[in-house]
Amino acid sequence: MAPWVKALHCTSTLQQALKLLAFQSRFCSITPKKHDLKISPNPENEFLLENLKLMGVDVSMARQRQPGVLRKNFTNEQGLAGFLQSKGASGKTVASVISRYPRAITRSLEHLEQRWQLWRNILQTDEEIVSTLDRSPESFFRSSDNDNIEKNIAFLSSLGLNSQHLHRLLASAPRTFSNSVELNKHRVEFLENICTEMGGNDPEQFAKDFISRNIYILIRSTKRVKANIDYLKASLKLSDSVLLALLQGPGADIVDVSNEYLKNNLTSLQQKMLSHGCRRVDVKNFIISYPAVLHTGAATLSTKLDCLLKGGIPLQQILKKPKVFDYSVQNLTAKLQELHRIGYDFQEKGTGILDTSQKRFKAKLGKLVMSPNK
DNA sequence: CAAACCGGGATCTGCCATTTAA
DNA sequence: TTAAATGGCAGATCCCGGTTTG
Repeated sequence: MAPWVKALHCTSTLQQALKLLAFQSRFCSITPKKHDLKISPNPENEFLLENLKLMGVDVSMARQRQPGVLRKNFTNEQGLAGFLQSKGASGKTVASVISRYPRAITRSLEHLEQRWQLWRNILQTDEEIVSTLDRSPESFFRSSDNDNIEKNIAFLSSLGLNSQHLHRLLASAPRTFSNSVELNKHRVEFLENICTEMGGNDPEQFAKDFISRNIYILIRSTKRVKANIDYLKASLKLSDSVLLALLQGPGADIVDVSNEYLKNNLTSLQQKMLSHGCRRVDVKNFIISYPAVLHTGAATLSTKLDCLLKGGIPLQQILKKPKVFDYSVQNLTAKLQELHRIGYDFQEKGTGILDTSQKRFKAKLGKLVMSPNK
């Protein structure tokens, strides 16, 4: 539909009427004919553009993301800016938020106030909300449905998640709360079904445990999670009970990586271990004991393993203390160098010393130097 | 007492496609 | 028809220290 026709439909104010006139006089010297109207795009709101530029908004970024917003006649950028600044946000934050999620300027003050209160039910301070929103404006502004947020809070609470859980959820995975409550319910049911299908007897508890262990789970598609679970089960030949325990425990957060990534990491680790003389069952047991290892990309993991082997630690010993994989190659290299210098014997003393914070490591090292036989 | 266990903090958003609403 | 709302995707660990155990 041509813009002026549309305008006629909704012309109810003087401003719009004036805009229409300006538009027509710019593009149409005579009464326009149908066929040449189709090519005229809705113009952007020049006044709005100026306003945004003055606020420091990256207009071209905004245009690229949500072009429609820049064509709107009525927006609330000033209200939004005033509101956010009253909550402690800087002008820079406001500009950045609008640049990244322009639709934010279409929200009314009442709406913003209401939403803020909902978030404040969960996050304790305005600063926390500001920093979350600055990190992910989309999570805060994408939905205009405040009722839905309330329903989500009620729903998540009904699962037995307490205020600390909700806090972690909103601070770390804010998108959970802009999901429609139906989607969240669907995803929780999906988790409960997984439990039931695998012979678990308390699906509600399972879902709750799962969510508190993996706060990102509700922003993952069930398709992805299902594919990962199926893949783990098939490739490691896991029994239902082992898989269930894994998912309810330390394996909860490996299911949300992308399918390809999981597959790559697992096959590459398997290959590497097999090439070092491990059996398939060793690979399986290792992954069960420390599923987080699959979070590490194939290349990084391989480098890390080589670094440990080169440091003179037998593979069997490495596998017994998988937590060392938690640390970066740099961290491990530095520790290995120090230990090498004092002639530390891993065969005899194990690798536990690598799995500590810098502070504890230094303390331990100091004691070793003082009394080397300890 | 030291080692082992365990969980939390940081950060995990920003883009695209499809569906729905106006 | 346009814009809004919503769902889904790829991306790719490391470190610390409180508490429990031995």
